Amino acid sequence: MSNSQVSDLLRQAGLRLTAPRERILQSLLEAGAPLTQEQIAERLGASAPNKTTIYRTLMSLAGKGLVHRAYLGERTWHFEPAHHCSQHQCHPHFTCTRCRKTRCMTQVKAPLLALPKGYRLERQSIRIEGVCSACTARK
Amino acid sequence: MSNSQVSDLLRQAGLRLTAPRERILQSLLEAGAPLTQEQIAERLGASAPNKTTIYRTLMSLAGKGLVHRAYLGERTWHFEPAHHCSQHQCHPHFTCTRCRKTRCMTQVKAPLLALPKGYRLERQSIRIEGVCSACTARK
DNA sequence: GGTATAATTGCAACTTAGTTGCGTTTGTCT
DNA sequence: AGACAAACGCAACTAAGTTGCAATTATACC
Repeated sequence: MSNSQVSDLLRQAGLRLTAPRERILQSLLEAGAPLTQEQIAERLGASAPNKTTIYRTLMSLAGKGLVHRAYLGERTWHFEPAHHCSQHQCHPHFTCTRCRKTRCMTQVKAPLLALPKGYRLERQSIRIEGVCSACTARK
Repeated sequence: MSNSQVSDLLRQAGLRLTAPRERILQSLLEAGAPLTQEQIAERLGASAPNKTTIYRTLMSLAGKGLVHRAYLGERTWHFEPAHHCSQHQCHPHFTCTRCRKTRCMTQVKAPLLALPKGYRLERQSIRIEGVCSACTARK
C-alpha cells in the first residue's frame, strides 16, 4: 500500500499525520500476520519509534478501528490491520503447535453464532490451534 | 462436585493428591466462569497456596487435560475445568463490553471450521464480545 | 510563512503477571 | 516406617505493558 494511501487512512480516521503512525500502520499493512510491538520495532529497525510510542500508536489506531488486537493466547498482544475484517468478525487465526507460526485464515468463512435471547454480538473471533500444511508435509 | 470426586479426577490423571491441587481444582469446578490465578487465590482466602504453586498447579492440570486456558484477550490468563469440553473445542466465551463479565456459552453450539488441505485442526476456540442480557435489560 | 495550542513523542521509572532457583516438605510405593 | 521423587513456598527475577512529565511537532488560524 502506497504511502499516500496510508496517510489517507490516518486522515480519514481523524488522526494527525506523524512519522511513527505512518510507519507503524504501514508495517502492519505489509505484514501478512499479526505483529507484536517488538516485531514492529524490529521491522522498523534502528530508527523505530520508542516502545511507548508504538504501544500508544497501536492503541489509538485500534480506537479508530484501523487496527485490531488479535488474541493469540500468548502473553503478548498482537495487532493487525482491520481492513479485511467485516463489522462483526475478522478471519480466524491459525497457530501451528509445531512451528508456532500464526497465519490469518482469510479464506476460511465462519458463520456468526446465534446467541441466546437478550445477547447482542458485537465481535466474534476464532482461534485455531493445529498443525499447518508445512509441518504436516515435513512429517 | 464432592471432594472424593475431585480426588478421583486427580488420581485418574496420574497426579499426586495434594491439598493445593484439590482446592484449586475444586474452586474451578465450583466457579461457573474462567478464573485467574488471583481470583482463585481470593476464593481460597487467607490459607490459599502460594501464587507460584497456583500457577504450577494450573499448568500441571492443564498438561493432563483437566483444565483449559481460556484466552479472553486481557493480559491475564484464565483457567476453567475441561469437563464440559469436547476433544476439539470447548464452548464459546462471551464477554460483555459493558459489565466486563465473561460467561461460558455452553448452550451455543459451534461447528468446527473446515481448514484448507494439509491443515489439521487440534483445537478451536471462539470468543465473542457484545452486550449481555442483563446489560441489555438495564438499557 | 509565522505563531499559538493541543496532540504526540521519548525517556525513565514503575506496575503487573508470570517464572526460576533452591531448600524444605509431603505423597506414594514398598 | 523409610526412601525417594514430586510438589511446595519463598524470594528474587523477567517480560510486557503503563504512567508522568518535559520536549517536540502537526494543525488551525491569521
